[in-house]
Amino acid sequence: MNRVQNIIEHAEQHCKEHGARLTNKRKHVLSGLLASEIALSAYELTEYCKTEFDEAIPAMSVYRILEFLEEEHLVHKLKLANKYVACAHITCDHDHGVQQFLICNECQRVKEISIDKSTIKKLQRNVEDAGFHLLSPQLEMNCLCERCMVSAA
Amino acid sequence: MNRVQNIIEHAEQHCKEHGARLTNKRKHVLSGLLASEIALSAYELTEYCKTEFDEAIPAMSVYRILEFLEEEHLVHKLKLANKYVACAHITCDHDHGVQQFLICNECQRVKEISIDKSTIKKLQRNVEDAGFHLLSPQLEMNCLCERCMVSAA
DNA sequence: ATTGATATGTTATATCATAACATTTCTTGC
DNA sequence: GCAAGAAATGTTATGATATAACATATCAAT
Repeated sequence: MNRVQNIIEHAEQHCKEHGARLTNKRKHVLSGLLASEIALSAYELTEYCKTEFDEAIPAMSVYRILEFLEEEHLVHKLKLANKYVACAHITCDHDHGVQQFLICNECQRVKEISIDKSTIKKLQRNVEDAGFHLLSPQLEMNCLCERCMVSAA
Repeated sequence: MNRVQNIIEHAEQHCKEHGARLTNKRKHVLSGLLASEIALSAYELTEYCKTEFDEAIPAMSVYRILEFLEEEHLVHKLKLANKYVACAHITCDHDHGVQQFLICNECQRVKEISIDKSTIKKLQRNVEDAGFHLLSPQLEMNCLCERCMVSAA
């Protein structure tokens, strides 16, 4: 079984555990994100399903499916890019805390990392000192990935 | 002279110093942002100019004006909100380093803060360790402002 | 006053996203 | 198996943000 299928199985199991249904269309959208190295838009995902599975899922449905997948913590929405990525930890059974997203401005490649707790704490304190409350330390950062750094040089 | 006019004067001086022109329309757009407590979209700014100055600046022009104001470091674009804010440091003559933006998810109020250098350094190291390069530590963070925290409680 | 540069206007269109309502598919109790 | 309700998906329309391409107007310097 290949990597994507394996993750899909995990995801399906995860959904079943609380009575959610990972339908075929939802699987297809998720597998589009899993197969992609870069973040994708809802419209790009309809394209993917069309070419890969010959299945015409309208954009409206893709948005709903993405919403479902987000609620299941299988997908993250990147507000900075208005695009979506699969969660990098679907097959981890342990809780994996809050993630940060490094988004390559050139190629949309995304890396999901964990910034150490103390740094996050300090950040949070800075924010509180300013009288604001950080809703979620799930930061998104404008970056360049390794490949694009090399090709830019 | 009121606060907004005072800042506009500073901005004009700043532009003049390197031969850039702060035209009336540019002033109007900038003053819209200066007068606002919250981040505004380009379309909201055309509205503002229409009602406040009875001047119909088409959205296309507002985008160009915002681009100009960004290049002059008079305005920041918030990618997280797809909106714009005036720089909080137009009247400071000293260099004020890299800023972070706290965006209230409820009311779009924005606070521009400076996170201490050591925290930024640590963040940057985390990113580099992941093989990415932080393009700019100008973070944007989803927050709740004081007022909205109170009214939510 | 002319000319070239800069700024702004106009029109069309791309892209991301949601609202409202209709239809299909699934599930569950009978 | 089937009826009824719930869940998922389809359809249509539209809103919001943004950019491209080209036309016109305004400014600045000679």
